[in-house]
Amino acid sequence: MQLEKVVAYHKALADATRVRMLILLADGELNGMTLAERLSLTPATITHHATKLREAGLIQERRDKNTIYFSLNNYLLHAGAGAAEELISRRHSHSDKGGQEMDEEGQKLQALEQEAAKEKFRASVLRSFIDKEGRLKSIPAQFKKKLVVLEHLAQKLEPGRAYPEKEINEFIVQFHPDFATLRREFIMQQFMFRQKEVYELNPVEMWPRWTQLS
Amino acid sequence: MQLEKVVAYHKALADATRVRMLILLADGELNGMTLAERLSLTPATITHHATKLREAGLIQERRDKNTIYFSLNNYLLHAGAGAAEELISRRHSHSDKGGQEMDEEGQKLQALEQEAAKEKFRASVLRSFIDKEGRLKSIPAQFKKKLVVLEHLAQKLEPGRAYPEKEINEFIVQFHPDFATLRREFIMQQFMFRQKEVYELNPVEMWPRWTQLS
DNA sequence: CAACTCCTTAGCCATTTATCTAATTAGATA
DNA sequence: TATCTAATTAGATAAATGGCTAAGGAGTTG
Repeated sequence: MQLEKVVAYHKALADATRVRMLILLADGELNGMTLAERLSLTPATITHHATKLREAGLIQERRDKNTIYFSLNNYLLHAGAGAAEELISRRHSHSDKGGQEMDEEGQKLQALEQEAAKEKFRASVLRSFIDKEGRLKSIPAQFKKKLVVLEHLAQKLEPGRAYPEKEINEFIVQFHPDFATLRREFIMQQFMFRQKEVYELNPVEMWPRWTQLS
Repeated sequence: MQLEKVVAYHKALADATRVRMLILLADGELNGMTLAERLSLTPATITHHATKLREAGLIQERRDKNTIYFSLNNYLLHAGAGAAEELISRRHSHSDKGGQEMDEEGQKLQALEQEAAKEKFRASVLRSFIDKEGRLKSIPAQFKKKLVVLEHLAQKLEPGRAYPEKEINEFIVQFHPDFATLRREFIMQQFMFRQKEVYELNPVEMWPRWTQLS
């Protein structure tokens, strides 16, 4: 029952304090004490909320000496690579004409949630199509899901390296027997290009962005 | 502080019972008693949750004699007009090979949330750019927001009716003084077409779909 | 190892909330 | 009008949750 996970995710965002934390983190990582100050809460309370955000996969943390820095989950920030990223990430210009467009905060939230939704879709598709051994259970029929899976596999290839057809086939067979179809898909969907008999990964910028489909 | 609204929205989805209700409703409208039975809860409890879902704008209701039918918010269903709609709406084929693709439930949720996210974006943009009198405060610079606003205005025009340039100008001026720019945008963004000096609304299918932009 | 810093855990309290039962309202129908 | 049906409201209760304080790590630095 992955209903649980959905509910858990929304529970994580169903508290003003936690959302405020995310908004603060959208400007860059912060340590616990700072968060506590900014929100006028005790460090204990921050820990409490950080735990929930972490469980929902929304934040990450790293330790530097005694200090623990919290930040938004990397995937949420980099997965989209879309316009949303601009909104969320690192902007320090808090000076505007203070008029209408004042709800920058809302925009960030917007973006945050869009990213989270995408990531959840991605996770859900991979859960459905990839088994524990990492093998592809089947090739998704739905276009968007297919892209998710292809992207997933493409990420395992070395950028810049030239793969002879034989190697590509071997690579694919690790995950699915139908190497011919998948190899063709890699080309058709622009994950790779082919020169003579040699395959090479396209730069990530050329990969299709399933996040932009309905 | 529209943080409140965001939190309220997530609170609405932060309960398993409510999410189950939405899943049930995704197959079509249901009345309170039926929901109560299906979920093994009392009618009172259904009312309780329905109230929250309604406040979050996720469901609608209509009355027929003594019975009140709940359904997913129309906008959520029709706004997208995208693939998401397929997923959500009315599917009665619950027979599959029961294997991997078993989490249809998850897919619906997925879709639901995507739609809700879009609608929230739309609402947020309109809140920013439309004043209480319904006038346009300014023309959004961001493309996606601009589309939202144009769509909003275009909806107020009569489909199939031919508007002489003079009338279009008058129409637009009701909302914003810069009728020239907006009129041009309507054409450029394919909301309308022009024959000679006469403007007419394009069929909705031709309108741009901002929901598909990152 | 002693002292310091930052974070987490444990335990407590107040508030919110999911659910129920029982009483009430809204509307249809006889 | 009396009665029936479906939904809502009121009130109670138990559970979950946000916040605090105080004590306990974990890791650094003298």
